[in-house]
Amino acid sequence: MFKIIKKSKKSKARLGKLKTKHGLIETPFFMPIATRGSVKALTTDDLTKLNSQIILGNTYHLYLKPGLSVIKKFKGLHKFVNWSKPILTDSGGFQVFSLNHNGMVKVKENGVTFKSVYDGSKHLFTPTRVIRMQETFNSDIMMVLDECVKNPCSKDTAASAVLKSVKWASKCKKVKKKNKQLLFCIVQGSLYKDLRIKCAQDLSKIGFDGYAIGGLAVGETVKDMLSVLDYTIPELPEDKPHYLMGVGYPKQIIEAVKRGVDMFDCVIPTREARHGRLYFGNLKNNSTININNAKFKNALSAINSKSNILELREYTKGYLRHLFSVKEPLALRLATLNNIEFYLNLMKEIRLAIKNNKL
RNA sequence: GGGUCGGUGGCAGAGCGGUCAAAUGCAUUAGACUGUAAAUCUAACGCCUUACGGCUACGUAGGUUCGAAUCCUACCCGGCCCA
Repeated sequence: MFKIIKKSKKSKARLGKLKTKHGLIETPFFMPIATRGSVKALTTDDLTKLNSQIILGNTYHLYLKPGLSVIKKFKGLHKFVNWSKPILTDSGGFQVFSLNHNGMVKVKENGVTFKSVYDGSKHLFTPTRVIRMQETFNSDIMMVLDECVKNPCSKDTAASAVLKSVKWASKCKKVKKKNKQLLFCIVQGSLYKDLRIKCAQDLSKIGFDGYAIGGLAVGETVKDMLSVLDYTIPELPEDKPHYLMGVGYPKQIIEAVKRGVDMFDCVIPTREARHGRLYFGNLKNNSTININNAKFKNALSAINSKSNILELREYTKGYLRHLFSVKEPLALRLATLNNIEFYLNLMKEIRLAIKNNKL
């Protein structure tokens, strides 16, 4: 399922191939986020042109809307969203906890109850249910249900979340159908070294197709985040993919790859695109601009002269700024195309750098 | 010509004697965004000053008052109605 092709001589970075139902993915890779079945502002054809290897969907949102019965009619997410390459679905654990605006989330032994953000209706997510849902989605990679704690978080709370997350992960594995869908677990433990290590070891003993590290990039310093990677990843099976959930900025991705991370997802490129922040450059030299800034009002230069996307080479920055200023939907599409292209190129360069022992 | 209503900051539009450099929205100018309820959120936004503070302002000119965007008078401008 996962094959390491090359290990960097310079760091713990690895180059690999992950085999899924819908094809091979070269690692390390980045997953554009299609929470509700769409990478906001893009079509799947756009994603194909951008060479996206995989996209990420979310159980929480897709379960609430359109609902499982619809996805079932379409025989899975792939047909529903018109994407034939791999899809990873998050379990919804993170959303249940992060969308807990009115304290309606209750963690129980067997799962977690919460109120829908759409209509306030009550729901229960259990390890079994979350797996069944993702089986209905027929996603290539399923995530286990985990309990996410806030940052900062007391050690007792973190310890109890770890205990529950491991137990739920084990249950997820047990109830999972014997099919070709991959199941990834999630290491929790906040910023407590012993908890992270224990969690990683316990999950490793159970055995999963891949290992995610969750509960990071939630307000801790980058230094703390990297330090968690430093002591957690060595406890995970080396021959399985490592996935750092929700991260991050280009620099953070690069640092994480050097520590042995193979997979990433993050809303940054898409969300910031919609807010006018554009990413440019390459692995070694990159920067951002805020296209809304007055200085771009008369900018005659192309949005991105080095882009492989025709529109980004032909439309100007001044025009893009105008589209943002008058709230034309085209602005979102152009900016998102630009940022996803940047992120996917970054990953491509990272792979090349590992191959050449330059990272 | 007569009557009537009104003229407020870039725009729209509150305020109708003090707590008003003046609500609110838009525009403008910046910033934030990390397993997406996010085309969202935050801040600044008369002039001078890092700030304290000072100065000039609610059509124009006078006046009443301790104090006026708010009251009075004249004038200018606009809408509507009548001739």
